[in-house]
Formats: sequence, C-alpha cells, structure tokens
Amino acid sequence: MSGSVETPLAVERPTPRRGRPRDDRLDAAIVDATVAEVGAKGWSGATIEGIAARAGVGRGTIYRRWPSKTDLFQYAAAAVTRPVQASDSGSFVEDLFAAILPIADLLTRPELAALLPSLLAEAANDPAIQQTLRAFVAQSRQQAIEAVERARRRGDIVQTTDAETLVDMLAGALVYRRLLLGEATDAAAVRALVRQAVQSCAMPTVTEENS
Amino acid sequence: MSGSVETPLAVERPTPRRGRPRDDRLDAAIVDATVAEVGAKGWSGATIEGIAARAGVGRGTIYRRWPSKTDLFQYAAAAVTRPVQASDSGSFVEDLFAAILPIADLLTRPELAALLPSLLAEAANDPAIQQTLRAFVAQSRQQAIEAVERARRRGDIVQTTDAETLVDMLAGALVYRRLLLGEATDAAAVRALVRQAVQSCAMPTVTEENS
Amino acid sequence: MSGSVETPLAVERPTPRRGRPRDDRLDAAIVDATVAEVGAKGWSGATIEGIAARAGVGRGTIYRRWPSKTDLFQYAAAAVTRPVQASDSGSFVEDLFAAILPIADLLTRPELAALLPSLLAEAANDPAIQQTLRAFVAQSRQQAIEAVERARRRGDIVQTTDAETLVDMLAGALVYRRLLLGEATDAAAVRALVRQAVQSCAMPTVTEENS
Amino acid sequence: MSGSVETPLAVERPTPRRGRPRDDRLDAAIVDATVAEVGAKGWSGATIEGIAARAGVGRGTIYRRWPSKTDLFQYAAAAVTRPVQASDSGSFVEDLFAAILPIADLLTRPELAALLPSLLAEAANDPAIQQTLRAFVAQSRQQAIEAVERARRRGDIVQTTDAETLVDMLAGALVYRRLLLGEATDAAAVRALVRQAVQSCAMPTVTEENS
DNA sequence: CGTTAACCGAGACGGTACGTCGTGTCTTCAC
DNA sequence: GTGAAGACACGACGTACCGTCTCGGTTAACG
Repeated sequence: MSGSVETPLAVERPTPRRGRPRDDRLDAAIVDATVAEVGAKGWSGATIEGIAARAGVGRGTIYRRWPSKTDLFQYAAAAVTRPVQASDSGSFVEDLFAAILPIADLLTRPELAALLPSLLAEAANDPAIQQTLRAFVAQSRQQAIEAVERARRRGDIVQTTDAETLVDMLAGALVYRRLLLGEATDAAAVRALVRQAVQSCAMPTVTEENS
Repeated sequence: MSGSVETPLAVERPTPRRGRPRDDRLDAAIVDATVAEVGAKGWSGATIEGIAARAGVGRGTIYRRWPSKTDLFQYAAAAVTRPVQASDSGSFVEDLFAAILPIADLLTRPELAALLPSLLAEAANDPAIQQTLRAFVAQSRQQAIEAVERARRRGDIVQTTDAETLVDMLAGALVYRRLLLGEATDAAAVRALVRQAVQSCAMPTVTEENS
Repeated sequence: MSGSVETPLAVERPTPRRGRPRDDRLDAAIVDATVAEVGAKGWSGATIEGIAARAGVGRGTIYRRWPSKTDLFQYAAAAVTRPVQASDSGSFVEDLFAAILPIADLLTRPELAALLPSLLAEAANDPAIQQTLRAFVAQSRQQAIEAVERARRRGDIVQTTDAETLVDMLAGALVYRRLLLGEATDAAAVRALVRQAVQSCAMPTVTEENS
Repeated sequence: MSGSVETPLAVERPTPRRGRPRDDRLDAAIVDATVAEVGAKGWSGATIEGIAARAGVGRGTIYRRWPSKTDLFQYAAAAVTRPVQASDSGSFVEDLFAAILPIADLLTRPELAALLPSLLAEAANDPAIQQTLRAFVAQSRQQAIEAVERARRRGDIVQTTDAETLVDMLAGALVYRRLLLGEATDAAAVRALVRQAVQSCAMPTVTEENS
C-alpha cells in the first residue's frame, strides 16, 4: 500500500480525552483499501467486509468512522480528488498544459482512474457524492479557464475565443478517451492535444509558425 | 411507455415450436422498465423486483430471459445504444454537426442519459458491457471522423488537421459537460461548439468570414 | 405399473359429446404416479412435475382432472383406501381376524404404507383429506366392532367387554408398530395379536385352555 | 411464551470466546415458534418467514443455527420429544398407568399433538427425523414394558403375558384414537383403557373382583 | 368426409418460499 | 473508549415450484 493517500480526519472528534485513542493509521489504510476494492470490483461489487479484510481491520472500525458505505466512498473520493495548484509561467501553452495536466493525471493514475466510473455513477443518484465531484471538477476547470483568460488579456489569442468552450474541449477529450474509448493519454499526447486546440484561437502569425 | 425501445431478440431461440411462445412484448417492457429503474435509482439501487413490478411481470419471467441482473443490464445497454446512420450533406459544418448530434442525443435523451453513468461504471468491471459500450462509441466516432476526412479531401480545412483529435474534443466536450458538470447541451449549443472547433482547422479566408 | 389402482372418475363430466374424449388410462397412470412419488419423497417433497414425468403426461393433463396438488392427493388417498367387505364365519377369532386384517393390509402394502404418513399429516390441516381418511377408518373399525358385538350376543365373550376399546387396541397396536416403531406386522403376528387380545374378554374355560 | 420448550444447544459451539455471543433465548423462541407454526399450518404450509415473524427474529438468525427448514424441524421435534422418567409405585396398574401416561401426554398436549402428524410424515423420508422419533418412542415403550415385567416377576399377572404386545396395544389405542379417529383421550379414559387391558393378563381372583 | 371441439404435451406466465449474502447496528471480550 | 469478532434485523438475489394460460398437434363425434 505504498501510494497511501493523505487523509484528513474522517469524523470531527473534538478532544477524545478518555480511553484508548483512535489509531489514525487505520483511517489511511481503510481509505486505501476502499479505493483498491472499488477499483477492482466496482462500487456495487465492493463489500465492507472486503474493504475491512484488505485494510486488516474489523467492520466496526469502519462504521465507527463513516456512517455508511456511501459516506466512506464519498470520503475516499474526496481524498483522491485533491486540489491542484495553479501556475502562471507567462507562456500560454505552458499555462494551459499545466492547468489541464491535473485532469489528465486524475484520469491516468491507476487508483483514481479505477474509482472514477463508480464515482460518476454514484454521483448521479447521491447528492453528497455529486457535490464532492462537482467541487473538484469546478476547481480544476476554473484554473484552466483563468489561464486562457490571462492569455487573452495578454493578447496571445484572438479576442473571440470562448475560454469555457476551449477548456471543456480539452478536458473533455481526455475524459472521452479514457472513459468511452478506454485509452490512456500520456503527457506527450496531452501536449499534442493542447497544441492542436490552440490553433483555434492563436493569433494568425503564431498559426503560420506552427504549421 | 411511449418511448419504448426497439428490442432485438433477448436470447437466441432458433424456432421453439413446442409450448407456449414467449411474449415478445414483455421483452420490450422489461428493457424499458430496466432503463427507467436504473435511471431512477442507479444500478446498485435498482432491484429485479422493482423492474418486474414496473414492467408488470413476475421475477421469473425476467430470469427466464436473462440469467442475472448484470446480463439484463448489459442487454438493456445494448438496446439503448443503437447505431446511428451517417449523413453527407456536402457542407462540412452540417456533416460534422450531424455526426456529433447522435452523441449529444445519447447524452440528452432522458432515459439514456440516466443510464449512462451506471453503464460506464459497470463497463469498468464487466468485459461484456465494456464491449457493448465500446462498439457503440467506436461506431459513432468513426462516422464523425469520416465526415472530417471528407472535408479535408474536399479542401475545406487545412491538411494538418488531426481528425481524431478534433472529434474527440467535440464529443468529449459534450460528455464532460454532461457527466462532470451536470449540464445538458442542447442543439444550439452543439452548433456553437462545432463552429468554435472548426476555427482550428478552417481555411484562413473562411475563418475571417466567420469572425 | 403392475399394481395399478382402480380409479373412479376423477371429475364429474356429465356427457362430453363433442371433441376428443379424455383418455381414461391416464387417470390411473396419474394416480399410480402420485402414490409412488408421494411415497418416495413425501407430500411436500413430491412435485406435480415429477408426478407428470412418472406418469408420462404433461402437467396440464393433471390440472385438467384435479384442481390442485391437494385435490390430487385426496383423490389418490381415497383410491387406495378402498372399502373392505365384512365376513361372518361364525368363529369369533376368525371374524375378528378377518376384520382386522384389512387394516393390517393397509399398513403393509408398500404403496399404501408409504402414503399413510403424508396422508395423516395432510389430514391434520385439510378437512377434505381428513374426511376421506376418517370415512375409511370408521368403516373398517365399524366392521370389527360388529364382529365383536356378534360374539358377545352369541355368548363367546364376557358381557362386560367394551367392543370399541378392544378394536382400538388391536388396530392401534398395528398402527403403533408401523408408524412409530417402523415394524411391519405380518399375518402370523396379527393372529398372535388377536389371540392375546381375546384373553381379556374370553370366557374363563377358553382362557384356561389357551394358557 | 409460557409453554416454552427447554432447548439443548442447537449447534455444537465449544466455547466461542470472540464476538457477540448468541442469544440463547432466541433458540427457545425459534423452537417454540416452529412448533406453533407447524402445528397451525403443517410442515409444508409453514414458512421460515412465518416462523421468524412469530419468534420476532430475522430469517438469517434461524439459518445461522439450522442449515435448512428440515434441520430446524428435526431439532424442534427432538426438543418436544423429551425423555420421561419411569416410576415404580409397587401397584401394577399404577405403574402401567404412569408408563403410558407420557405417551398419552404427547398425544394430548396441544403443541405436541399438532406437531405429531408432520413429524411422522417427515420421519418417513428423513432418516435423521426418523431416528429422533424412534429413540423417543423406544424409550417410553421400554419403560412401560419393564413395568409389566416387574408385575410378572411379582406374580401380579399371568406368566404367559407378552409384555410387548400388551404395551403396544395400550399405546397403540391412544395413537389410533388420536391420529385416525381424531379423538383425544383424557386421563380418565386412559385409566379405563389400562383396566380393560389388564383383564387379559390379571390373575383370576383379581379379574373377578374387577368385574 | 370434412368441421368442430376437446384433448394432449410443452412450456411461458405471475406469484411465492427457499437459502445465500451484504448492510448497518449491537454486544461481547481484550487492550 | 478503541478494536476484532461476530450476532442481529432487514432485504435483495437467483432457484424452484404452484396453478394458469396459450401454443401446435391429435383424435373422436357430429354434420
């Protein structure tokens, strides 16, 4: 379980003064086991018993931390969809690449890619999971949009460019290839994708140089 | 039950001369009920009992046709992801629009859009469902790619355009908005999307006229 | 199917003028198959499908004759518990023996003995079956009682003898040995049983001769 | 739950230290409910769901203790057919009466009498149930036989008396009346029955006194 | 001799019980 | 109080049976 996920506190517990303290390492172990189990068997195929066995804990230990299977999943999903930091290198292509890369990363890292289909499915019927997913997506999307806006203000691209549409096409291509075509997109392919997309909005001179 | 789905034969039964024949209307009713139930409650939330009640049949009638809940879902998924016919209007934008529209349609029609998240989730763990999904996606994608290729041969767009990437961005934007942002994309928005994407590959003069 | 049971008409059918007539041989085949199936697997273990297969008929052919599994069983039970004719040889012991023998026979004939436990069990919860059973038992019991009464009127036995109790003890011993001890009682044993029972009511001189 | 049945351990569980212990009161509640349900509806009419509801437990709690409906019934049958202790009052008639009474009791106590027909039916097809039944019957029968043998050794009855036959007639009369005639036999009737039977073996002087 | 109608085998159909298994709660002992 | 273990109520799954129905095909009696 090397790629252990950094976990915030599962449940608010103000100051547990008396008795045996809770073993915080188990939180991470459970979340890791959840990601692995759901990735391997899907959400409906995964069982609490299986997650507990994978984490080496009892079922009660899981229920003490999260009220239900859904809550555990939601928490695990939030743990793997961690915010990404924006960058501003001055180069439009580099900025856009840096903004899109985290999305590609989410779709590429094995444990996350495995979780995503179940995450989408549950989000469709569970408002809490939907909210978790939306928050992450909106955050990464907003960073990419701002990178495009900065470029437009700098005059790197034509003024008619719709930043939202551009970003949706880029991120969408990644999602589409991953979920519907079953193909991974590595960093080089992401760069090629960004370059092609930039044609649609780059200034004429830049376009000629690229061709 | 107006939007009834056209159903191929559920199970290969060459010509069962003896005994009471199966009621083919029940096949359609069960598939419709499955799509509705899974759309409403998700795959894990749906129950065979609920599907049977919705279709007005007994549980045994479902199990006689499909060995398990998973098989039923696979079949229902295949029934809703029916091939679409290509078009060749001569206008590049129109062709591309026509090629992309079925994908948008899949994401927009209520019963299918509701099914898609569960379909993706199950596809990740069930090779048969995955195959069903991939076949449909590859077919619609291929039609769109061919529309772009025709345009390139006619000289409507620059020769360096990568048809696959262009189509993936268009279809991807639709999927991304639907699944991750939770937004529907109507026909007008699809047209706007296509127009913006075309900027990346249109011949210079055309580009100026559009701007 | 050698020991075929003589079957009265299963269902009253006044005068079926038109159409293919019912095959009466199937009635007997079905009843025989029922007795065999219930004897082999018990009432709850037997299935209509199994009975139909054993009789070489379709399930519908059974349901056309008897409305339910219970009705079929009741009919089969009535068919095997056929009335017995009384005898009056003049000798008390012989008369009593002749009156008891049918009861022993019922408990000894393989197909009937196998049916009896299920018959008793169903009789406890089904008034119709109970009535069938009671009628047969009462008939054979009455014949034995009358044999005893004749002997008393002739002065063969003491006047204080309670005929009912005597008969119940004789028949009861047979039932007890068969059902609770699992032992068969052959004709010789029945004769020994009758002889011992007669001691309780025979005239003193007879008793001394026997001892 | 007044007439609660004293239950031995349902399944051999040496000393399960870990985990929540089984609630032994539920064993008794389930057995009681089984006896009641089977008595009311017969074996085939009774359902696990109904037994569980009557006992106020979930179905799983029943299946955790007994692998199948048949096993539960076998266990319940063993629980109600509990050994009886012998008596030796010195009076032959009293001893015999005391030895026969438990058999009459089994046939008279409502919950047991209701169970008996199903018990007999299942015993015919299930060796384990048959063994349970046979053991109980043989035990009570042996006690009665020994009471007769003691009387013969004391000289209370004629030496030619066959103890087994005498007992079989007494017990058989009770069973016959109950199962085949549907009549209950109360204590007074049992006493009358014993007295009449004793005529067959009592010493002449005693016989004259009784008449 | 052709119509007609009931029969027969086969099997689909709605319904229901069985026995298994997973969820979420609880209760025990050990630490 | 925490943790492992497992009992508990509840409910879904997939199987099997019941009693009803609907097919194609057969078989007598009627016209």
